[in-house]
Amino acid sequence: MIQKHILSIGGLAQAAGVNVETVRYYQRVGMLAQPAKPLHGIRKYGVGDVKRIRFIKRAQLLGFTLAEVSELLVLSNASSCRETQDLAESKLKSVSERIRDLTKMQDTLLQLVARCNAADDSTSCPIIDALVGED
Amino acid sequence: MIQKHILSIGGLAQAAGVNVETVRYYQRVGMLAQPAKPLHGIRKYGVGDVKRIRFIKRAQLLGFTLAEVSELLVLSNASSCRETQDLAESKLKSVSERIRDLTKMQDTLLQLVARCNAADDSTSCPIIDALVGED
DNA sequence: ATGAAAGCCGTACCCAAGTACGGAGTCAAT
DNA sequence: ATTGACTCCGTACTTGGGTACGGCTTTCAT
Repeated sequence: MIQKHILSIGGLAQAAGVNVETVRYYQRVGMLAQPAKPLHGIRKYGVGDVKRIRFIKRAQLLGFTLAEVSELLVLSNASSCRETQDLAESKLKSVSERIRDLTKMQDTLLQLVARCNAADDSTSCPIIDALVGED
Repeated sequence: MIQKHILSIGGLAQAAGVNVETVRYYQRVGMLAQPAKPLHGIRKYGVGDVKRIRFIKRAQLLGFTLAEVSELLVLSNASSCRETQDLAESKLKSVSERIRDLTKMQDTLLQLVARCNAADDSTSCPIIDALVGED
């Protein structure tokens, strides 16, 4: 199905492990070039496109939004390590913050569940009580 | 501004610490009752409404979506501790999973940033290299 | 009594990251 | 030559949790 260097959009999508619609979406938002089309023909894609999509997907796995990935793509051309590092560090910060928030939730949930297990009086639920508040 | 038990929608919003539009939104999605209106007059809200909104906001802070909060609100009437606990435990699970995912990202980002700091050769950026792949 | 501030109501818009739809054209195999 | 699969293209829809707009009425303070 995958001819060496000349892929259809479907072949590209398959090679990159994404949906065809996703490819088209990346084109719409300007993250992926749309190759010229031979006037009522079918557009052809190359290995560079596959790599680009893989780059995007890897960056997403690190928590970068598509807007940020777009920046990274620009930086990857300039190979500007300084700015790339800045981006990574600010992402690191927001990821860490998110982890802190979630850990607070986790702690609270753990406590509440534990309180449920401890409570024998079925007159009220400690979780509901906590949500109702009126401390 | 806040008369004892009869609040306008603005008073309610203020008392509960949310936007007026949020109150209207909760009504739209059926989480908050819309009090009867005296035919071309102004709807009146009570303390129960304030409590309900506070309940919603507390539950959100624990990571529950509004759909889940709706369930919790039903359960709070039934005071069904068993089901409430189930909900909390499944939320706990998803929160923990999210933390695990984010921690992986954090680790990777930390490594990459460290590699940037270690590298002196400005010919390439370790972060970009990692995203490009072709290991 | 008059003008600003709220309330009412329906509708539309925002973000992110796609997914879905539908009509038309094109390509390859049988 | 017809079927079936794929492409092209524009547009609209999805989820979640609201926010914003705009025209109209009602209420409150002066």
